[in-house]
Amino acid sequence: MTQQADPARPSEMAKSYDPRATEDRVYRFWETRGYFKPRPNDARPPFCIIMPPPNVTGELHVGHALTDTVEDILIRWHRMLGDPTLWVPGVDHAGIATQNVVEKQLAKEGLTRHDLGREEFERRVWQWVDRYRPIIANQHRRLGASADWSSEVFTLDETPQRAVRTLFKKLHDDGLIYRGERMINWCPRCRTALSDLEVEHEDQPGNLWHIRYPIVDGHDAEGRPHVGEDSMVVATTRPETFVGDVAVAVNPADERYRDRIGRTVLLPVIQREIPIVGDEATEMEFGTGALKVTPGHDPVDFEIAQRVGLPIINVMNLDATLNTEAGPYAGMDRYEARQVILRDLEELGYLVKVEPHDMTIGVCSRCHTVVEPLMSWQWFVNQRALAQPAIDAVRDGRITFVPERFERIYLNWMENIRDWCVSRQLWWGHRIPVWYSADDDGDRIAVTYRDPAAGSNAAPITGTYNELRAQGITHEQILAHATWSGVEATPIVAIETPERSPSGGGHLLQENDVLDTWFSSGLWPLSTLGWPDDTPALRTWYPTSVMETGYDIIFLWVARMIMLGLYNVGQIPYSVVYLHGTVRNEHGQRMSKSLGTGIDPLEIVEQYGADALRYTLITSSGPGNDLRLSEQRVEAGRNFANKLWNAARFVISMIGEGTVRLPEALPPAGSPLEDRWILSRVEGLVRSVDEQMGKFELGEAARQVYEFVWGEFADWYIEIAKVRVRADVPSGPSPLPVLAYVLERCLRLLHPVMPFVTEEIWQALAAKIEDTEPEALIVAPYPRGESGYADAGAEREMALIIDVVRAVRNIRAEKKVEPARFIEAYVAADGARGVIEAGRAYVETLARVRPLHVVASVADAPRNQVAKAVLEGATAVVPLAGLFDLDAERGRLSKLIAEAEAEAGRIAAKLDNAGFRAKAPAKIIATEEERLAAARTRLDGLRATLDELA
RNA sequence: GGGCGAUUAGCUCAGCCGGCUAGAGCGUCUCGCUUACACCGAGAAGGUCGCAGGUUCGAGUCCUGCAUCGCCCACCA
Repeated sequence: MTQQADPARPSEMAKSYDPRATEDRVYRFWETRGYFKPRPNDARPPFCIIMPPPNVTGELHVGHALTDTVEDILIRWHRMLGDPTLWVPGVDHAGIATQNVVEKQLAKEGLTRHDLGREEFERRVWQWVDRYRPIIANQHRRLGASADWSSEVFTLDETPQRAVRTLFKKLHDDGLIYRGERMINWCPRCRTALSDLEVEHEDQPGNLWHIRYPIVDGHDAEGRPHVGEDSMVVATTRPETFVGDVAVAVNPADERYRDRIGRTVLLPVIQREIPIVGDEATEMEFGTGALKVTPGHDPVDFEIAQRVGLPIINVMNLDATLNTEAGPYAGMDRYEARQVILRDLEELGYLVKVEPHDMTIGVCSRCHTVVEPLMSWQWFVNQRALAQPAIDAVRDGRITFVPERFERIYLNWMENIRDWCVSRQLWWGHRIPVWYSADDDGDRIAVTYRDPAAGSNAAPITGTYNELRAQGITHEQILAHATWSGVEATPIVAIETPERSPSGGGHLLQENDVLDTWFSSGLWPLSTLGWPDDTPALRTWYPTSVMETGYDIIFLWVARMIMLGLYNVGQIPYSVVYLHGTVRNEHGQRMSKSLGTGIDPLEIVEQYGADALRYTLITSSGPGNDLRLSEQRVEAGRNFANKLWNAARFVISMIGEGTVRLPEALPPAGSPLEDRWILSRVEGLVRSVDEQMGKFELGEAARQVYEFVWGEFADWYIEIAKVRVRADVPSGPSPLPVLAYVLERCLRLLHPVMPFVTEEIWQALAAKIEDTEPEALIVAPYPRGESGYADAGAEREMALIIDVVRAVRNIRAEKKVEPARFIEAYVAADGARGVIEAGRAYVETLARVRPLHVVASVADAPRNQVAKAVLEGATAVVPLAGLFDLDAERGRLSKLIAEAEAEAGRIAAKLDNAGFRAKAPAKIIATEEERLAAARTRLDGLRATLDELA
């Protein structure tokens, strides 16, 4: 690659890192070079992540940025480890959510989807999709996501469509999907059934109304009931449903009501006679102990009705207005009806009491409308049969969760799983692959036909298919302008859209409903890789490696992928489920567009750079925990990128026009202490990062690199290197190879977290290094700790030099020595004289000491008007002359002595404890003994110093 | 009603198998434009790790109970 043609190589390094001048260019460099595509490597296991597909509903929010960050870190890490690595991006059609946003858009034009008709409406939604898909993909790119864009999938693409139909057919053939009339959650605003998981529960203050139902004491000649004084009082939170009551239930064990079981009551207003029944589900302590049974609108009541054998009355229309069963209340909205009914009951003397009662109500997770439980014909998937293998897979450890605790949550849900209502009365989504034959079942298909010429207010024509045809309405007109229900007809289930029914008829009506979005999502690890076809991709990448997503969709998504993966191909979809938390804003609020509490990730990228955002997201919290995104932290991330940039700028400018050769072998024993030290430290860092990454402790790994780069490499090694390259220092080996080597290691370690700045620097640095192996950092091997540079002795010795520098600096600051002024100092270090002597030049420069006297013992240093710092292995003595303040020095020493005494006392107490000596590991005891000795030495030194002051 | 998580410096959080003299960033204070970086450097102050018990030689870390906040699950109308 030539220098001019290389889009990733900056011509010169600016004074500070500018993400805006870098990120797009570097991303294009990676993408055009094809680095995001998997590279074959037989020696390594494949690594694959299927990206959770964001909804096409709009732009990405910070939660997606967290997903991208975590996944991209894992992907980049594995790519650098040499694994064949694939990250599959995708987008979700998000049935109900997308339909809602497009309907909202239509509403602004004064239109409903019914004004457009199904086909035209779908066209509108596709326009929306076409607009947002590229926006979303571009946002991923801005965040640095190294996904293989050539493999991007949309949930309504051809293959996922076929996957959905294939699964549906298989479930149907196995008897695991069925059509039935069940009690479901109905959203009156979205006008569709919902699964249990799409209902959110909210606590709300409400009332418990006590209503009196008179007991029937006889009938007249025509059989009309007659009531007396006696009555039953029921307690309810939903008085408006009394029109649908079919019984009053009491607990059979309830002495108060036992003898009333078998009698009947008369519903006020409605004048319907209903029985008093006994059922154990009735709580004696609650309310009056008598329960009005409304099986059409309450799941508990429904079960009672099933047990006792009661009819079911549906009193509600699909828009939550009362229907004709409600008599005088027909046509009223449910809440309006509540008020009117309460007023009537009160006027008629049937309302006995009202008491406040808090309750939990279900609301639609998409629009927050109160959900209505009602009986409805829907398609259901039997979950029990699918659940067992999915339970086993987690129990036996084939699938593990990070963090572990989510395993129990998953299992608990799986073990109590209930059937899944999968049909949705929407227009946007995977249409259920079921057809009805009008030729064979024309009398059993109920059709509602809206004549487009008649205007939208005209009443629809209803009847069976055959009846409508008899009225001259054509099959094509029905297809275009009608809805139908084939609950009594025979379903024809097929993968390919059938042309004819089994009996040969050509008039087919496909099921109106679409499938729950999560039905196709549950197939995602399979359908993205080509299933139901047996593709090379499927064989290579399935089962995938890690499923990384938010813990909030364990049931909605993760559980279903596991069930369906095992059901379809008998294999788990992935072996690790890594769950991240919810991103909140600085005030701990959930991100919400409607509340205006959302944060646009691209605005942060624009201002601080993608690397800063990524670093912040990954270090702000641990796996599974929520995090608050604060701008200050992003700023810190930005500063870190800049720090790295400038450290690199220094190294590169030092190399100048020439090039440098990296150290090839262990540093020889004679090489400078600081070289052996930093090489040992970087080796330790590499090992630790490797370990943390392996445990999915990505944030901890990033923090460790940060600490190293800033606190050790920049603060100490670079500062020392400056001294070394200056002319006034005795000549020795150049620090350049070590500088370049350590920087290069850091860039590799950090690349998964901060890909842009590291690649940009690396390209510049690589040009200065002889025999650079890979052509880009993104594909450079990730360090794993095999350099052999570990050197505990060097680390100990260097720690002493750092201690001495710090001690002198501390004294200088406390005594207010002018920063620029050089002062004389002594270091007494009997055993470590050589070490200090070797580091003399660094201590002198870094602590601004000149001259530095290295002596054997404190006795060889001045005693009067000096400040002393007693360190482990050395004592620093700083003569202060005019700056010396006896009282202040006494105070300073007394405080240090007190601290040292406390510490020595604590350790001594521990060591004196017989139990500790008997039971603690020898290594710990030895450490404690060393620490005690050190503390005592320090204490002695400090005491002696104080005594001398007297 | 059941379960889970959080509670550590003024703020936001680390502290992963118990050995800590409890860390970081931001903020605060005192200095300093020293030719990589003021998106910086040097130094400092600041915490009885929510409360109460317990296990242990040793507990921020494990156990029990409680409190506060948050979340999830759940058919008491």
